[in-house]
Amino acid sequence: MKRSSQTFDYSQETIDLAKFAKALSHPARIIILKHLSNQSCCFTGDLLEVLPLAQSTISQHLKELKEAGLIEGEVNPPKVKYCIHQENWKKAQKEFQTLFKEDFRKIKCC
Amino acid sequence: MKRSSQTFDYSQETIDLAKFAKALSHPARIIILKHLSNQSCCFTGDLLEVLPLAQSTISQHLKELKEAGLIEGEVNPPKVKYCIHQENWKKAQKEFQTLFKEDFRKIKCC
DNA sequence: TTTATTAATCGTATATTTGCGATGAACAAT
DNA sequence: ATTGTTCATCGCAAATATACGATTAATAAA
Repeated sequence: MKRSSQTFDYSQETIDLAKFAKALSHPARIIILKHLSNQSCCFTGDLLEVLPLAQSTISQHLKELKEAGLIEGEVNPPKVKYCIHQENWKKAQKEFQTLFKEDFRKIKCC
Repeated sequence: MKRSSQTFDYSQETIDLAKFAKALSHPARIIILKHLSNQSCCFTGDLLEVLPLAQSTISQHLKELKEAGLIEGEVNPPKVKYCIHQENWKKAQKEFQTLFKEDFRKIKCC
């Protein structure tokens, strides 16, 4: 598969936004983020009661959220405490805001 | 592949948000949406100058955005005019806002 | 030292996404 | 009727995502 779009020069903002959106693109990960938003913090195990998924699957979702920068984990064996990565969370919030606020209604159409 | 999470009872809001996020999860689609936001409307062909992708690929991305409800196309053969689906666009905006506004900072952590 | 607890990672299977060229459909212009 | 324009769809290949069980790693408790 040729991947021309991956070498194309998308702006960093566009890449970041797509990355954040991808992290939010699965219901389980939204549940996790909502849970963290409400609870402030939680352990991986707590999520086993919230989601109908295997431990390994939840761990994978957490990894993706971590790689997207939306959460961070504090290792405290044998537990790991996760919470929202506040700085990046605000960054994501701002980038989504920017996308949606563009006033396309300047010129009426359709 | 077992897909337990797909039969699980996620809330409609969660499903909708994940769907919108998935639509936004590719840089090309973000470019398209930004273009539509600024231009109000455009034809498929216009995007060929904006994106380094084949016509068929762009058409596919447009289809996904349409299926996610974020854009709509007015067929006017041989051209098709695309624009933001304002109602759903606002709905998406609101749902992202809701996600991010949850004040997880109530309890300080990490 | 052995056992229990917690969570990450590995290996594997399947589904979905992304991309392209080729083709087809709809209409305008000739 | 033929040709040109525009765009969607089909068929394929490759990459990525999703899910699970099994295993491993790190530590506490016994």
